[in-house]
Parts: sequence; structure tokens; C-alpha cells
Amino acid sequence: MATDELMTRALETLGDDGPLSVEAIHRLTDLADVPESMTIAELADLLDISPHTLRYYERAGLVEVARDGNGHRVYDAQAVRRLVFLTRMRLSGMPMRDLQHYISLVDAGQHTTPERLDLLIEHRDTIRRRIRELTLSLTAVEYKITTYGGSTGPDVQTLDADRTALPYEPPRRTLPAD
Amino acid sequence: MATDELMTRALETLGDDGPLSVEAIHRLTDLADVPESMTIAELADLLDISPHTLRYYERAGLVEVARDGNGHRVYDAQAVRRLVFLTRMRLSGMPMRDLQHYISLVDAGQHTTPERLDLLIEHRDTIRRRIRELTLSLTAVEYKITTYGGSTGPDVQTLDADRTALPYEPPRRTLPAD
DNA sequence: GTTTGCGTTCGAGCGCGCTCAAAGCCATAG
DNA sequence: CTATGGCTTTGAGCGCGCTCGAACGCAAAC
Repeated sequence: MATDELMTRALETLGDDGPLSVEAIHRLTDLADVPESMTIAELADLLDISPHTLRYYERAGLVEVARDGNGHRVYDAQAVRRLVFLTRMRLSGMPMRDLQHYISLVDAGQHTTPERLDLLIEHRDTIRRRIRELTLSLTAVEYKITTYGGSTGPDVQTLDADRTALPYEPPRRTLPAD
Repeated sequence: MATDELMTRALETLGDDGPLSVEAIHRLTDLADVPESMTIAELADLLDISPHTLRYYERAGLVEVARDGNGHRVYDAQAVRRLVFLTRMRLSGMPMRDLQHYISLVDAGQHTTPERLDLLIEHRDTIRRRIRELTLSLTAVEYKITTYGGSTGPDVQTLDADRTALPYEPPRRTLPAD
């Protein structure tokens, strides 16, 4: 049931741009049907990052990757799952050093789970803050876009009333020539 | 009426952390009661950035600032308003070069407003995309946090049902040791 | 009259996260 | 047989957005 809620929320959030959202939800939930092993190119493709970046992550100590007979990287399912997680976290803005810290905890063993949880919670809060910031910025930009129409065209009538709702505002100087 | 809606949305979004949101809404709307002129320290304080950064923006051509008898910067109301706008855009992730482009349009005169509008709309869409991304990441992190409780303590019972909802998942390998 | 503090300019430096160049190995295709 | 393509390693380079250091100017405080 909670998974349905999860899906519902994700779907609600995405709304528009159909195909991309489907793929995103897949990535969100399909930790299960990960291939046995992958080449660097395949994984880079899956994660939508460059092979360069994958090697960089490995150098940074975020994951250990085995080699085949030719010295080529072979990403097993566990490595893939970890990298899915890592890229997801990167995408949400977690800095490299935090990921390094987190991974060091993972590698330190089961007893570090409380601390890992703390890190996740902290990051969750960071994401929430960022979303709030962005939502506020979005509102500001949308407002600006709306009022901008007034200076270029005649397609503003609902907003004249609004402007009077702002304190001390002379009609057209609210958003000056910028 | 639309302004009320604006406010409502902003307030809804913020919800928690009271004082910060109040200040934020102020910044969102209080373009009006900007001081006649400000020193660099005052403005830095207002914008919550460093004087260094203000000088940097000036060097980057984003704003021209007059000097007083001592060669000290004097930010007039227009400069302040522009910098409020600029920092807001920076905060929402608009890159410097886009701002430089935008400002160049502003300085080019009234006839560039359509193009400016395009930039704003593009940026609005970027913000929306980013919010969607972050919301998705947030969902993933929240999900992970919830399931994590299961591996450290006994406080997971609602989620066992969920796990079966994921395809092919052996009970505890959904989110392996990370 | 010197010290303190805030400002100035110019150029360099930095932290982050990649991104790439060079030189080389191996396998398959033509 | 050689050419092409994909991988390897190492170390360097880069784009971004600041951030800082150095050397100096001016003004009010002690």
C-alpha cells in the first residue's frame, strides 16, 4: 500500500513529460532486475553518465570493480546497485565527500546503520529545503513573467488588481526595466 | 486575488520553519521599500552574500555601481533592485553567463523584452524540472529511510507488505548493505 | 599621531566535479 | 596483416562561482 502511495506521489509530481517520468519511476524502483554484470559502457548508458565519471567514482573510493581477463571493468549486480544509489544521490545534490563518508560507513559494517540513517535524514532535509527554495524562486519567476507581459503587450488585465494589493507600489515601477 | 494565491502558494510550500519563510516572502515582494542607497556591507548583509561576491558581480558586468568621494561603492535603489533580482536568479540556479546575457538585453533597451521573457520562461521550466527531479529523489530517499529502519530495528511492519509488491525481491535484499 | 576599521584594485587561488589527453593493450572485422 | 574500436592507466586540465591575499586609501577613535 505504501508503495502505491509512493508511485502516486511520483506520478503526481511528474505530471507532464510522459516518457521521461516513466523511465524515472523505473529507476526509482527497479533495483531488482539488474543484470548479472555489465560493462562500463552499458552501465554508463544505464546511469546516463560517462564512463569517465564511472572511473572517477571508482578512483574516489565509492565502489570497487572487478576486472575480466582483459583488465576491463566488470560491474556485478551489487556494484550496479550501489552506483544506481550513488548517482541518484549525486543528482539530488549530495556532495562527493558525503558520499565517500557514507560509503566508508557501509564498508565499515552493519553497526554503522544508525549513522548512515542520520546522513540520509540530513540529506532528506537538505533536499526538502532546496525544494522549498526552488518553489519560492519559481513563484517569483512566474510572477515576473506574468507582470512582464504587461510591459510588452496588452494581455494583462487580471493583474492590475493584484498590483494594488502590493504595498506602496507605484503601478509600473514594481518590476523596473529588467 | 492572484497575489493572494501567490502568497498562499508560497506559504503552503514553506509550511514549517517560520521566521525564514516570512523573511523570504518579504524578499519576494518587498522590492518597493528599498533604501535610497546602501553601502556594500549593508547590501551584502541584505542579500546574504559577501562583499567579495558583490564586487565580483560588478566585475562580471551585471551591474554598474557609482562611487562616493572616497571611491566607495554606493548602491542606489535601482542597483539594489537589480541585485535582488540577480541573487534570486542565482539562488534558483541560473548560471552567470545567462544572467550576463539577460542583463545585456536589459541594457540594450525596451525592445528586448520579448527575448528576456523567453529567457525567463526557459528558466522557469528549468526550475520546474529541477523541482521534479528533487521531488523524485526525495521520494527515493524517504523510501530508503523508511526501509532502513527494518535493517537496524524491529520498527518496520507496514513495509513487509510493500516489499512483496516489488518484483523478484528476496525479503532483505531490496536495499542491500548500503 | 597612530591605530582600527572599512573600503578600494588587481590578480591569483581554490573547491568541486568532472573531463580529457596520451600512450598502450586486446579483439574482432575486413 | 592491419585497422578499427573499445577498453586500460595516469595525470593534467577545465569551467564554474566564488574567495582570498596584498598593498593601499581614508576617516573616525583613542
